[in-house]
Amino acid sequence: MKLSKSYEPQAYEPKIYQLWESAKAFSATKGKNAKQHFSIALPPPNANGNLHAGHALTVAIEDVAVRYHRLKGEPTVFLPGADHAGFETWVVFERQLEREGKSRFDYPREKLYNMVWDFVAAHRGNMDVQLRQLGASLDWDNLTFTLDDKVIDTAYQTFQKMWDEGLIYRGKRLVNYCTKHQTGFADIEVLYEDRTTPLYYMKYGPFTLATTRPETKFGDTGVAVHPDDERYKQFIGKELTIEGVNGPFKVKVIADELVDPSFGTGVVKVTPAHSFDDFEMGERHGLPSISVIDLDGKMNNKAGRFAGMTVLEARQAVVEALDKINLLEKIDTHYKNRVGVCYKCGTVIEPLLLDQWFINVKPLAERAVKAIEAGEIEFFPTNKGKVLINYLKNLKDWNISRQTPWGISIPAFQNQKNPAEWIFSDVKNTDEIEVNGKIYTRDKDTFDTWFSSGQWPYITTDYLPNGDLAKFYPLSVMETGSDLLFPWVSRMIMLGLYRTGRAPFKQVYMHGMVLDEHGHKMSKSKGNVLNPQEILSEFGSDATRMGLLANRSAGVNQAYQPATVIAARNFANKIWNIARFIESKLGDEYKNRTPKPLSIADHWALSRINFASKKISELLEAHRYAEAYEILYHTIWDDVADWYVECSKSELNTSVLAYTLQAMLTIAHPFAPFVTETIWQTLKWEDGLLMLGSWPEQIKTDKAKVKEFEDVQALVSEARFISAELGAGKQTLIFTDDVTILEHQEFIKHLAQLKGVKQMKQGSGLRLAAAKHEAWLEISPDELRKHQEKLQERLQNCLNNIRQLEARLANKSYVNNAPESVVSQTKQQLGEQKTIQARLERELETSKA
RNA sequence: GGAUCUGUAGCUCAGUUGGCUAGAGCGCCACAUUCACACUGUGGAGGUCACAGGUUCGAGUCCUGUCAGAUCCACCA
Repeated sequence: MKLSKSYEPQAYEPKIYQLWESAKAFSATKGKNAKQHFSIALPPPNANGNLHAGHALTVAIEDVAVRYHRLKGEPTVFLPGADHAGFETWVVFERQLEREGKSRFDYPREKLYNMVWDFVAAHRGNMDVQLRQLGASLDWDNLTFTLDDKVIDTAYQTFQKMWDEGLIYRGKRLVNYCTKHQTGFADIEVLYEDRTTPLYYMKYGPFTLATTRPETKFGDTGVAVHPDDERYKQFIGKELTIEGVNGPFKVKVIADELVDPSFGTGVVKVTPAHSFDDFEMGERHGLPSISVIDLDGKMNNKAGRFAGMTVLEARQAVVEALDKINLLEKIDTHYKNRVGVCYKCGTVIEPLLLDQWFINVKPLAERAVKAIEAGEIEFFPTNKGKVLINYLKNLKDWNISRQTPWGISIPAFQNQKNPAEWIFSDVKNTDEIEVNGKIYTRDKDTFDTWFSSGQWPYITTDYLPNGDLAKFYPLSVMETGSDLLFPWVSRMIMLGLYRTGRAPFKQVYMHGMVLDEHGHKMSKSKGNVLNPQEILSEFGSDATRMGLLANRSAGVNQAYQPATVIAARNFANKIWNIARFIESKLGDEYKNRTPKPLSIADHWALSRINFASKKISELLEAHRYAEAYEILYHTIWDDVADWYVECSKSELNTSVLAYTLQAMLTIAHPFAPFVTETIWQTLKWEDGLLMLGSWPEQIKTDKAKVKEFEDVQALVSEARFISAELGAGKQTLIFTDDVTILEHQEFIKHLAQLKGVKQMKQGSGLRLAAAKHEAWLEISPDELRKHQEKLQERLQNCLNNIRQLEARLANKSYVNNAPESVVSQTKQQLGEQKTIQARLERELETSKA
């Protein structure tokens, strides 16, 4: 097959992916090495979105790992998923309803659910197409959608188990509530903004106190001071009647550590129904809770004449009313605080009292901490484990109720006659059930997405029903972005341990964010979002993958660098052209043979492949992807292309050349699957798929010959260096009785770009300072004299090196304490430097003469 | 308030358990040119590893402190 001059990804990538897919190459492999399994589940992207740069990085890392382990012969599977993205999707859907002049309250729950389902189907994103473009070797037959029956079933079973074991409770608790989207959020989902909020000082019985929320005054049931605050000690425990804008009301004075005596006047009003701290204090001191704000964000009838106003309207009106009756003392307009807002619409989050389902996380979190501390899960980078432990130790009970209809409905049913009675039922398609003659209605809420996603590892591997993929649980690695450590990874660990008794994965690898080219976070509002599609179509899949991986380490946010993608594109092209050269040298009738190294170059080339194969293995297993890529890059570009391919032009050994090509394609395959498989398919003597091939074993090489080649390399480098320094066209190399140079003069001439190589009785011209081989460049005495200064400079350098090395060896502590290998290396270096010194000195003699 | 991370070449960043003269890509300078590749080859310049102490035969790497930047968690009445 004739290959075009440069690699054109677009021409091959779709065909190659098709080839893999139709060959069922993505199915879980059986593997030769059946002892060790390797499994990764792709963090499920939004089913109706497109991939962003972070997804591309995820795929790049995970697919490298997966393809590597597959080549290693381990039974391997890479499990795809798609996320219904409950809240995100819901927001988009509701916006459309709004445009049509409708609202969710116009439809029954089930109807609404079906409408969203259709909406999602009609707005399917390209994420599966894009995953294919990225070359992800996903087992598509085992894709899990987050609303699949098996997900719902598992979520229900887990809920029931917790219900039965008393880990689930229903409670009126303060919930972060968005009054626009009319749903509660977990603490972790609330976004905070720094704002300047007026701080109102008002008279409050015998006190003056400062508040940003005068409108919640109608819900006040207490007033709090610090227990040690001498100013107010006399009032503690008393019940006071307070003059208010709607007439007098009663509050109890309590003492609580939570109060900061230095803030404002050191007195704070307590509104348990609308502030998290106040709720806590209310619980501690037995204060009643009075809700004064409704779910729509308006004041309710507890606010008297302010009922029906929005919170902000009421605030204004209450302040004016306070002022009128001289209860307002002053307004501090410079007070800065942080306000929780909805991460979708920016509406201020109201803490509201709602009936919600909670999980008592304490036993789950404790178990997770124990598992992490015991090293059952390894973290990359390691500090993420510490951060997670810190988080788990301070975790509060988990509110799993959401008021978004697009999700898994909670399998709890309420007795219509007795609202306090709830029962569990796993029926799916009805909202009303009859049990023992009583009618129960389904809770209209849905599960927090993380409750079901948190069970992903054992759901996707069908572990609990013991399906075909069950042996792949626990997953080998959970690879995802750092931002998901708390919401997702923590949940998976807790729920995995709870349901299966085992940590759901052995390792956690967290990548940092892909920032824009200037190091800023990408965001839609800034308009700096990078579309991976554009990179893919311009540079190809392999370049995109390698470009994202390069120079990147675990957990660190890093800017997207077009230069690295370009470098990776060039690298793919280099691989392509090495293949073109080698295939042309092998000819059509070449039959696959085991490599038979003959020349020193053959032995050296094989040693480089051996090294790369081993080193890349080690690095990949340690999740050091960027370093593994760097080794690959330099082995192929420097060693194979720049040295061995060049040597092959004068000394050809087809068996080693063919092996080098195949081994090189194999070790490059995890990183650059498309170009390597494309080339592999052109090899006439191979009929399988490269992606199902096997990782190169170590080939025996002759160490002495490898060393001999390295010495020739040093000579060639020296000749090149001096040639460049002389800058006057090509030189002739002279040698006397050096067998190696005699034997390899063809490729020495070629590699060093010499005019010729001559053997003479006696050396003359410019003596080269290579340690192992003695040779001269043939130049006139005149030129040599001009070159004296440079020689002097180099001699000086050499002497400096010698001085340093000698000083090190003269140090007894160094010789005694440093490892033998380090010391002997130093000695060897000293020897080499001395040889060079001698040559340079003699050279200076002659040039002076 | 608590925690974590970062500071290395002009730019973006690698640099595992301390061990050669600190690396890569891009950029820069010089040279080469039909024989796999200009998405090329060869050579080169460029660094007080933020700063100050300490441990060590030896520190970019470990410890303490300082400065600068980022992120997360809690709280903000």
